[in-house]
Amino acid sequence: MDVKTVCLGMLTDGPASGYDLKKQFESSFAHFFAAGYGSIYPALSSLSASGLVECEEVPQEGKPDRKVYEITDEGRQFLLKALENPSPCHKVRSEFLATMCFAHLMRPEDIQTVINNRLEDIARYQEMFRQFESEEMCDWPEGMKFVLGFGKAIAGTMQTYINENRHLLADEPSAKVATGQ
Amino acid sequence: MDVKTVCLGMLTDGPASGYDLKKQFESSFAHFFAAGYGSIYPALSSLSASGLVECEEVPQEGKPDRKVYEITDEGRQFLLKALENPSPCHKVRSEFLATMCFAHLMRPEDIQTVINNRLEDIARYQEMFRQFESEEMCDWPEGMKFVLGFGKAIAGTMQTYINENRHLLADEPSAKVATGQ
DNA sequence: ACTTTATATATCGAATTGATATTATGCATC
DNA sequence: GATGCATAATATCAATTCGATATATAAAGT
Repeated sequence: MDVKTVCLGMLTDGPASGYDLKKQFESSFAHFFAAGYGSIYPALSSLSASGLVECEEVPQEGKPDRKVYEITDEGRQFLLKALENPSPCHKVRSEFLATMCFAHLMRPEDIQTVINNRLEDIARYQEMFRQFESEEMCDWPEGMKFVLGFGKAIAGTMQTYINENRHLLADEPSAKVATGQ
Repeated sequence: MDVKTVCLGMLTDGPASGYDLKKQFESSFAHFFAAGYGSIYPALSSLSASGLVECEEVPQEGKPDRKVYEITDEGRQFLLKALENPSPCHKVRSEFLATMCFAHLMRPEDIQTVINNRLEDIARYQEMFRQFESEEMCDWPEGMKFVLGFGKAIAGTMQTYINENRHLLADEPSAKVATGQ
């Protein structure tokens, strides 16, 4: 399941441009599948070349033509086949955790900064989840609700874990001594 | 913080070969920063070319020479600079969640299979975390313990969330009707 | 006897990232 | 009335990373 396939999936919801898809990658998909223009536009070109989507160019004034893509029957078939993969993976690439692995090489104040920034990032996601819940979520398919709930649950756990364990990393010597005996 | 920098960090623990580092990427780092030979060997070559590590070739019988890399003072300085990034990112790329977004296009039995496989994967991680806790963890730096605890907490949340919400995706029609009235 | 696992390196095409470029409108702000 | 920023929209490119494959041997399990 690469960017191409996810774009194809998004297009089952109706025709859209690369720009439209990017907005979806930045909002509802952001917490588990981010993609930039450098992935999206080549993906759409390739899908178009394989006949899995069709492109209609809509002229506009002042702006570049809008290229609106629509999934074809062949594209739908291809997507269904792709969804049959019984073991889709779930990968994390965390520079944050990698940094924390080497916390013993860092200055305590820098550790604190990194942690605070991470907490802010998490808070931003939580705000987003809250917004989704209050607005548009009613007409989303169940799968989408499941995925959003998943993200929300993980964000909550990360927040709690970091708050409850940050002292392990940035222990003032006094605290260490006090706990030691 | 790319693969190069993480390799450099791992080498602060003592000299090691690419093969050794790969084992670490497969065990204690697997849940948040996986890397394959295709990334590790070029990373070590590049680090060597920049003088951030030094390479000693150790001849062996039957097997290729072991190339043991050791971090240099310049490498240590470079690592400390890299660790000063105040906002290291934390990214997820989940083909599992992407698949679940399109669950309404899938057959219920396929959804079940995907979920069961994901739960097995999580269980494998949990087994790994348990092993780490019982064995070697005592002499790890605090940062490493923090990171392992983080992974364990996330795995637990994923497991619970999936078990408590899988019915949303694979509702037999009967259950739906029963709940509906 | 056969197959898998472990030791060890290396490479290559394909996919992805992150940054940058282009062009135009509209909306604040100074 | 000018300057700058956000939004709309596409596109490209170098650098990085992924996943698979190749090579070679020994040990250990079936």
